Amino acid sequence: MKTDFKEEWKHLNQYQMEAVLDESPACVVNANVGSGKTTVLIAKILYLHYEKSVPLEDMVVLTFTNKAADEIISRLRKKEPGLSREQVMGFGTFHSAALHLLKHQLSLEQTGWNREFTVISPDEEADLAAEVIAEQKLTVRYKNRLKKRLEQEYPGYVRGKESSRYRDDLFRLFPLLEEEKKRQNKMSFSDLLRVSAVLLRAGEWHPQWMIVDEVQDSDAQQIEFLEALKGKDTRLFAVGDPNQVIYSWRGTGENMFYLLKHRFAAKELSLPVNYRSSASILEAANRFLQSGAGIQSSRGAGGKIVVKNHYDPFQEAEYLAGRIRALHDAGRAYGEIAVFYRLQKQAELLKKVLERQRIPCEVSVRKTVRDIPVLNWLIKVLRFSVNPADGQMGMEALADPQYGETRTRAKAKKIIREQKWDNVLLYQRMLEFQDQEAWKKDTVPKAAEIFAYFGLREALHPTASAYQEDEKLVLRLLERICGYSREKGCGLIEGTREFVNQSALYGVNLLSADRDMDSAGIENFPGDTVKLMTLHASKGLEFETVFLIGMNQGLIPLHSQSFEQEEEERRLFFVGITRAKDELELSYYTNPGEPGISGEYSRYLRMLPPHLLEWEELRSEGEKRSNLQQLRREVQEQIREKKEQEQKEQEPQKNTAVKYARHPKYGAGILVSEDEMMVEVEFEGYGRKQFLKAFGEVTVEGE
DNA sequence: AAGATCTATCTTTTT
DNA sequence: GATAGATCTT
Repeated sequence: MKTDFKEEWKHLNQYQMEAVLDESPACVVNANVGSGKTTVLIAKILYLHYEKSVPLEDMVVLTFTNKAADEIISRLRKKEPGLSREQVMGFGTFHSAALHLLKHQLSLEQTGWNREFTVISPDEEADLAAEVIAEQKLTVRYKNRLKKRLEQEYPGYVRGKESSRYRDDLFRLFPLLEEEKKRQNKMSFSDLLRVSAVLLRAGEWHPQWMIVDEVQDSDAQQIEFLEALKGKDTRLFAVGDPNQVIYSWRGTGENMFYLLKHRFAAKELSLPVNYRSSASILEAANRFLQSGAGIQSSRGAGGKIVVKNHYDPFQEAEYLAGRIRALHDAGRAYGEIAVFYRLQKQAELLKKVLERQRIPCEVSVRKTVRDIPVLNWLIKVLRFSVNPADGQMGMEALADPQYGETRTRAKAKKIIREQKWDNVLLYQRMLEFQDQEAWKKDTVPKAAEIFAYFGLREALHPTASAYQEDEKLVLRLLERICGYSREKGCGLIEGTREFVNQSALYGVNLLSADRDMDSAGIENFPGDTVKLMTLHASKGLEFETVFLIGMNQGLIPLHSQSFEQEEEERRLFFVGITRAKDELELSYYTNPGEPGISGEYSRYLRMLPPHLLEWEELRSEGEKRSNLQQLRREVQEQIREKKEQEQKEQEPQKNTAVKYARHPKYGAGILVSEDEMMVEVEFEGYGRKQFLKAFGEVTVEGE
């Protein structure tokens, strides 16, 4: 099937066209905000594919986040519905591309890992490191910050630095940790990129084209991966915006856009025309542009930018509820309205008030299987089943305080070390999982069969109050794994292995179907709701109406200690206001009610051209005010209660050492909660029971 | 075991 | 520039 390109591309402007047609060995496109970056990327891929007959399989299309990868694939699929999964194998994040190469393209033989490896998250790597430290009796300082230290100091170690800045055993840990990861056949995120780069340099495989999105967000390791991926005839096409670097505090060094350009001696093109925002909004945004000649507008002036002053965050929220309702009544969809703020904690009050006023709204938070305890445990079980070398995982699956065998960590470790599996059904089933002949083939069982195989009914404790819900969640996840395996035609065991690896890299969004099959709509929240999010989370999105709240000195920009950070705050504000298509409203409060935040408005407001702004003071009438007072009390009470509850929920989890209790009739059980009066204990086969301490029937023991 | 000293965190969060 | 937490010192 051949697309008519004249028809297809007549909507591209000359700059976009030039980028699409460019065939330099390396080209970086400096894409201004809202300039049709993704459109160009898609057009480029289609152009190469249909006009230049480059098979999609010979392109590697790399993004920084999964969300971006999903969007590209789904937009491509809209143009080309017949797109198969195999064709877009090389499309994804740097990490998923590396994973794919290691699994299918490169030969791992000499690395110490083998093809059945599983991927571990930074948390899991830190856990493993802690084990190694304990076993080898290493002295490593600041163990509570181990995860961070591993991440921060590893590059120094690789570059051949002598020792850690704290003069401890951390640099001795690194090689030992690597040994252990090889022994357990597990790779960390950075291993994926590092090892695949090493193998790629040996020249085994190179694509015809490397296409990179949001290149300003990549880090040194990712640039290195690109260099390794590039063969003699590989061409590079990268798109990015140096003005939208808002994550450099995460370790992304200085402007990667120009670094990449320099490293690949790339030609630089630009996309100067913005198609999103009104001219007024763009004129404001231009004041905050840090590099480039300025954004060209393609739309009319639009209304002024409204600046509002509120008494405090509460009244601001009240006002927003009313304003949003009015907008909605005037025909604006809730989904086209967003409220941005600098700090996550500003969301709570806002959400409460909006909900109270019956405004449908959603706070942007990513929920994955890891946030749901029972699924987090199930993933551990599956990870060990699919990779029995992973003793760490096996131990954690057996030692979970809530699910399964609920043994102590020491006992679980012993079982695994001695491989004593008589009497431990779950352990036995995990070990034998890979030997199930039927599941090796392409026959995929029903979720219920796997449920029964692992004895999950017992493991989830049928008497527990959460059982119904847990069972449903577990079956749903198993169902998805079956579906995934079936679709791949690879049998359950291989399918499960791939699934757990993916879940380490993507997290699993439970609400959505398979990401490759139905990715439209994942990136946004479903339904017509007002979106509440941090400025950081707003990147890449657009809305007709944007409210940016808390424009107070000390909040926007947030108190920052260095010049670089101050620059980043400015870019963050730039990103925020350029999300708005038609209406932008900025507000601050005279009474922030938080120490460190002043009642003065942000100096950023003074940096905007005055003729674009419309200042409005808001005064509250007496009657409305008394109404407010009561609402305020109620909402504050609710928030306080919620906080207390959260604290309660967290406490037992923090207490990782499981406490056991003994009762003359019910035997040994697990301590659920305890206060001055009562103890609550969960007994196998009896469920949860509460006892008065005064009766003294129950004795609580340590480990 | 108390007291002194060092270190990171204030915020944002992806793979 | 204050504070919590870990570690070192005595």
